[in-house]
Amino acid sequence: MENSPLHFQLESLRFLEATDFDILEGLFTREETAGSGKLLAIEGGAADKVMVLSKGWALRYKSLPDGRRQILNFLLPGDIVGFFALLFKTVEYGIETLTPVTMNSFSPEKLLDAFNNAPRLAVALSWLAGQDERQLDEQIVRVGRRSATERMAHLFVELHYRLLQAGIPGDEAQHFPMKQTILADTLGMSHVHANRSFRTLVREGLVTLRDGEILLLDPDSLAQVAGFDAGYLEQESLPKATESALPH
Amino acid sequence: MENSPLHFQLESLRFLEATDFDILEGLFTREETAGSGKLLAIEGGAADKVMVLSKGWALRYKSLPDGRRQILNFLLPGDIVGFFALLFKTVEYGIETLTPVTMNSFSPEKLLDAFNNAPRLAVALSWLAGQDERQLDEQIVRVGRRSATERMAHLFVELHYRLLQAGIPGDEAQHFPMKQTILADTLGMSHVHANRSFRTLVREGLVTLRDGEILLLDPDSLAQVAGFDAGYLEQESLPKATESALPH
DNA sequence: CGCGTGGTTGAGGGGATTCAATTGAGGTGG
DNA sequence: CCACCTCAATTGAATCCCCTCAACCACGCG
Repeated sequence: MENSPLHFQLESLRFLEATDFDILEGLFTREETAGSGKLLAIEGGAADKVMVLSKGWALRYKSLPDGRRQILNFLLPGDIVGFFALLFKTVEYGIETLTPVTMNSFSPEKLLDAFNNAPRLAVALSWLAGQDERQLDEQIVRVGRRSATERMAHLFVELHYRLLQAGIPGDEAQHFPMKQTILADTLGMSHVHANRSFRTLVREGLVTLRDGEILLLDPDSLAQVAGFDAGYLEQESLPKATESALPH
Repeated sequence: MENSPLHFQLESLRFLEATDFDILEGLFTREETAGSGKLLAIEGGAADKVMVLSKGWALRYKSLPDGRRQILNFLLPGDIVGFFALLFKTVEYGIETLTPVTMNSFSPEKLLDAFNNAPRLAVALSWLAGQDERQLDEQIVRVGRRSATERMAHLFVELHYRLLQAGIPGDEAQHFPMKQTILADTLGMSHVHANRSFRTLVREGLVTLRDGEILLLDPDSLAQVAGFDAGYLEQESLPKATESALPH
């Protein structure tokens, strides 16, 4: 647990104390696992818990009645899943595992308790939710205003960056366990065009396909191609005004 | 204040008590106004407060170095602006008013205070943030997986629906004070194509241009064209499990 | 009354889509 | 051990949606 991606991320915030981490431990129920290709949430269903992914990949998506599907974001180790879901009667999105995953969950009671009794922890969890929202913003820009190749390169760099931030070792953080259809549904294009865009990146030696996984060969050049600006992923300590407004 | 759009929305939640509303009042500093076309936040700047819009329209956007711009969402009366911004050193988006606006703001201290001392209010504000995130999700679907005309119709219906939810009278909720360039930057298309899509909707009698504003003529048919499903905007009371976990 | 902003439309080109066909890697059952 | 099936990747061809360039108009304003 001490080495979990969540811990790793929260420590980079540098303002949680040992007691906060203890409380965090206490929040979790037992660890759960799920195989790959499993549904962790279905569109229109109800949420009864909040989860934290500690291992594996999943994705969050919405689908249209005619079968079109849009992937909203990727869920990586250390990510909170369904932070707001407890506040709504139905979940509007689906969640599907891309690999086998392990996760912890906490119940509504425990979570609300923590918000009342551990303000610093509450801020830390909100901060994670805020990170999430920043990533959604960037996904909108990506899909709305970037060309197909840019989109793909940009997504690759983001995923790589996020994996590193979760404490995943560098080489593992360059392997992405996704099919090209997933890419297409993420980037808002057809799978045929996803393949063509992918191939151009391959031709330029930036990326390749190995053992059914996508492998980044040159993250720096990819960032170049993508016009990637990591600002929205930066994990800094809290601004002073907020920091000083916190109890303790 | 009692008739403000924020109040109107929170009351539809049906679980805040009179004392919560009192505390909410206490959070606000004086009311502020700004003219149209003014910047309320600049990309890369710092946030020092959270705002609630009580009148007027604004928009939140990100821009790329080469001048491309993507509008992330519209800010309407009753919306919270920058809920998470206090947790980050820099704001990654810009905010620009579309019309003259009036708003209230609260400081970090007051907001954090409220989260510690008024759990039900904290949940209500989080719920608003959750609403926001649902809208971002839908914006991703809109831009990623809908055709140009669908996109536009869908946006129109969402805005109409949200205005009604904010307590704006029906006829006023059909007037949108935006130029077609704004539409283009929201929907991820060129302004020329935004115009062509718009003209298509005009030809079908669903919408028109009046006094420099967009005027909805037939929201129901627009919803039809858009394949609009209001699920993601539904304002229901909290799920039971969460409700019962709340103090009091 | 000249200028800027916003809307509108035509023409031409290019990026992306759909339809289709082929290949290869696994997995399964006989 | 191989025929057979499925899933994923790949590529060609035709088409179409959307983009850029460009021109023109309407309107409001200093």
